[in-house]
Amino acid sequence: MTRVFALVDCNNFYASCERLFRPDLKAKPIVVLSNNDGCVVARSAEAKALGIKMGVPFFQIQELVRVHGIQVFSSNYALYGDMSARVMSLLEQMALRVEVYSIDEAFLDLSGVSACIEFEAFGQQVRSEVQKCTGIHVCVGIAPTKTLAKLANHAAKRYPKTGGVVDLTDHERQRRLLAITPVDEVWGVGRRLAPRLNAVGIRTALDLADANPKGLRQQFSVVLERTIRELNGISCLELDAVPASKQQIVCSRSFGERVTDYDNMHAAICKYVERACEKLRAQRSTAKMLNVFVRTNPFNANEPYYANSANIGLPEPSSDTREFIEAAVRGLRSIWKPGYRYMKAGVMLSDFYEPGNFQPSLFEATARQPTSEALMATLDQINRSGLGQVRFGGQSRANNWTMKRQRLSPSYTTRWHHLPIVHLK
DNA sequence: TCTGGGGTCCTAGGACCC
DNA sequence: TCTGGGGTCCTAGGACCC
Repeated sequence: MTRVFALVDCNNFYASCERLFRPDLKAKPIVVLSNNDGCVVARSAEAKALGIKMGVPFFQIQELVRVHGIQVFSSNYALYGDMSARVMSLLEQMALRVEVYSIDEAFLDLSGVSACIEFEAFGQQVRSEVQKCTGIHVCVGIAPTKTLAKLANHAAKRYPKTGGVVDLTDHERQRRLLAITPVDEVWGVGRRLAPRLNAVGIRTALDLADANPKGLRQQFSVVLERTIRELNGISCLELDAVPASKQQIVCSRSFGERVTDYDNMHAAICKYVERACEKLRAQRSTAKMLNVFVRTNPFNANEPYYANSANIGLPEPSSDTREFIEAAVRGLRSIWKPGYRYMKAGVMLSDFYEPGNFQPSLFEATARQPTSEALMATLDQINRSGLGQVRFGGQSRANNWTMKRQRLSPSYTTRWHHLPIVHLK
């Protein structure tokens, strides 16, 4: 049986989420900013039409914002994460196998579906169901490989005539779309690869599809070879319905204001460790290595630059926040230098083991407290319940290191006291 | 003044082993 | 004159993704 994938992608996802609970913003330009209100990470159609580019620093568009009355929001991940979960659960009801690829897109396995329903009709069904139940608009691309499904999805978004669904299972249709697609729009071809491909005469996706896969593997990499095969309808990238557990967990942030004193840094690091350990326990894993890093602003040539990191290994794998906080503080002390204006810091966990799957050294006695697991489980349960928060002591030492989020919308769907209120006339 | 955060995979090169 | 060959593991760096 031939393989068929659908890529379902939400349109202007963050901006659409913000508009869901603000009907007064219909047809108004909206942008959403990255952490610390740094740069633009999402735009509504109206904002795109004003020429606002993805990733542009916010301070550079202040004038446009003023002139056109653009609505500006800080990132509200509580809202986007919850809306995403709602969309994904609908998709899981409509397809047997679903890979949640990112917060706003998912691959569906449609192999065998054509026996029951036309692909085009299926795509329209997905669109109307998601729109009806969540208010989010999606586009659907359907093709025999993931890479082609991505391109089909782009086409569905770009050309309104498609009705938001493109069925690219037909070979001739694939070739026609590839011919009008610049090679840098192909999934897997980024800003480094594109100029190098152009230099050897490969300008469109079709040029790439018709290139010699073995030859380009020599010149570039095995990754590009796979892309070429995928463009020709030969599926090389499988659907991963069960997310693989992560091999590293990072928690890092830029600060809202530069951090200059140790207590603030200490508090921030403790917070990051806490979050990283929560993620670790959520995937039921344990880690043996922690990395802690600090850095000043690398962009500013007018002040001294300092960046450093420390690796701390635990005697044996753990998921106990207390052990990692102790390790992180030791690491931080070893790299902390006073007198700098720190911009960013973070922690990284790695060297994972499944619980109980570690062979300890013969001479190192295990000193794990038997209460550790139960304590952490209780902690996670309380913090997830929404009834309250239990935190570790290290953070209370100082509190002016947090993110800048001056334009944050309410958590409409995840906090009782943020519930939207409807006034009936 | 102001420039996100969190991941993955692949490759090359060095250390080391027999 | 001639100075092996094959393998693993680890790390750093580069590329990509959203």
